[in-house]
Amino acid sequence: MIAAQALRSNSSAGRPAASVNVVSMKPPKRSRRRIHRGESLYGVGDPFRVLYVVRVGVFKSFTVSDDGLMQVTGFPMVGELIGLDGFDTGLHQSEVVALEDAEVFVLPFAQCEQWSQESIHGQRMMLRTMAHEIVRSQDLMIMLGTMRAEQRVALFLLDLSQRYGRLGYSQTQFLLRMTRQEIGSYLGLKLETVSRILSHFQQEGYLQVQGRSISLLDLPALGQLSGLSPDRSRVAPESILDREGEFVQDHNEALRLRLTSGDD
Amino acid sequence: MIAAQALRSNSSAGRPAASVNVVSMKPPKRSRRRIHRGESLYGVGDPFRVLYVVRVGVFKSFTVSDDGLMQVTGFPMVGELIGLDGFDTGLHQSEVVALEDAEVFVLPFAQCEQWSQESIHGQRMMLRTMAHEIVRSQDLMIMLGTMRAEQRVALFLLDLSQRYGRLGYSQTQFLLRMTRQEIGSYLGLKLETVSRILSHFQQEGYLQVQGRSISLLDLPALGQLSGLSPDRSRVAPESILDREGEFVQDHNEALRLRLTSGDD
DNA sequence: CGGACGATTGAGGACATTCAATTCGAGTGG
DNA sequence: CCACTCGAATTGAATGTCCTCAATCGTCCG
Repeated sequence: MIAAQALRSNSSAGRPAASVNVVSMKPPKRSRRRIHRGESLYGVGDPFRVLYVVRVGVFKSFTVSDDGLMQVTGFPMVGELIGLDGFDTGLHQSEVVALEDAEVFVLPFAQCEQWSQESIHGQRMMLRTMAHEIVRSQDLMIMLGTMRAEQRVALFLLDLSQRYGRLGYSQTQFLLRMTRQEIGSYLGLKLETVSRILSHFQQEGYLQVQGRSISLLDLPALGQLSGLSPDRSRVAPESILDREGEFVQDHNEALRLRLTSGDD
Repeated sequence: MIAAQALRSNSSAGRPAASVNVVSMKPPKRSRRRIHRGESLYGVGDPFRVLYVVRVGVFKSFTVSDDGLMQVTGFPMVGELIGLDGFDTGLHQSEVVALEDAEVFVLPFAQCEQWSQESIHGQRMMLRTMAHEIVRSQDLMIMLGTMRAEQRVALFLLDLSQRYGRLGYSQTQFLLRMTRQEIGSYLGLKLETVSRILSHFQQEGYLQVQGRSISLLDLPALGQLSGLSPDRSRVAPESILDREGEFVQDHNEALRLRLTSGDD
């Protein structure tokens, strides 16, 4: 009954590099790229050549429909993958902008394909990463399709909380890197609605908000509002890259087990 | 300028296996499965072992949230792939039900992985199919997040029209295999709203509707309402399976052409 | 300090939902 | 063959949620 956890984080990140061991013959380090606040990683129609993994910072990805409407599709954070939207057609279908000064690993897609060919593990990482993106989209669709404004905002906050937590930051206090409008676009709401609901939550004592800084005071209450079951915390797949920017080569027992014997 | 660079690099990559032709030893035919109207292909929580490709019929896929709310995520038709939602976690995240008597190819996922390993073409098919699913989700998200009811319904009808057309059926006359409620769920609307809008469209002369049978009378008008630019037709990737249920091994200049010169 | 952008808050209105009453259609059994 | 039933679809009226418009305030940066 999981489904309703509408915001499975697209994160991975945060893994202690314990069991990771990198191949003997090291390929060159992935190149990095610095992005300034407000700068664009790529835009709609740009040719697809590389994937990115966030190293520092928070981004927003969004699409623009034919008639100019904008829809934010995600807020990729540290450890998360960016760029898959270009693979299908060879041209990027969305735009990605840094919400703060940031840095990414740059992965020529050809390398990913090669990696995927050379190792079963690499193949699974690639496929799984993409599959995860599909599931994440479905969750977002549930939210946009069936939930009310309060529920959406609560869910959004809890998702952020979880992701920050996984990165080792506070789960209850953080800065929103995005504007109300961007939040609204992501949630299918108008910025005023988002603002109103945040104020309302504050009035109820669920949280404290001042501009971009948020402090969650009553996680259980928010959880209840969001309508998700307390237990579940679906784990995102580990990142394709380790902290050094190398492909994660390790053969994770857990993963293999689940995939091969995998029925429950 | 296109995906080309990244995608084209097949030749000397990891595999000496020539460019194609692992075909010589043909694997056995894919098994098939018949599904009766209303029957379920799989449910939430079922273990993920196989993928399906629709051979006959129309399905609906949907997720159920903790509180019982349903969100339809798609209406897979002939030639389309079903089941990827289970790959990420190893358990299916959604349920798929036949809206009419149907038949599917059953593909053990292990075979897909193998196929993906053996041929560069297979790998690309797999990845591209998944990438396409991601893009499709994003489109749906735009719809759910930013569009008004009329726009959604118009878009839905045009999408159906296009898909039926591609299958060789009439683009302007077809039977809706799903109820108003299911359409509504898919579009993030209530069934009454869908019904009202269809009636309204009929009143305006855009279409004729009687129960499940629809006849589109003014495609341009619907296109305008939907907010699509006139040319815009997002092309789905060819199916993973051919009509016989065999993996599509190569053939085609078509794909390569599109990938290499594909932008313009 | 001033300007620009983001955020808050209020009032009124639009659009979709909810509730409710029929109608239609297919399938069943007398 | 015709009533009967059940689910689906249509349509109306009232309600509610969220949006639009607008004014104000706050904050960040020049």
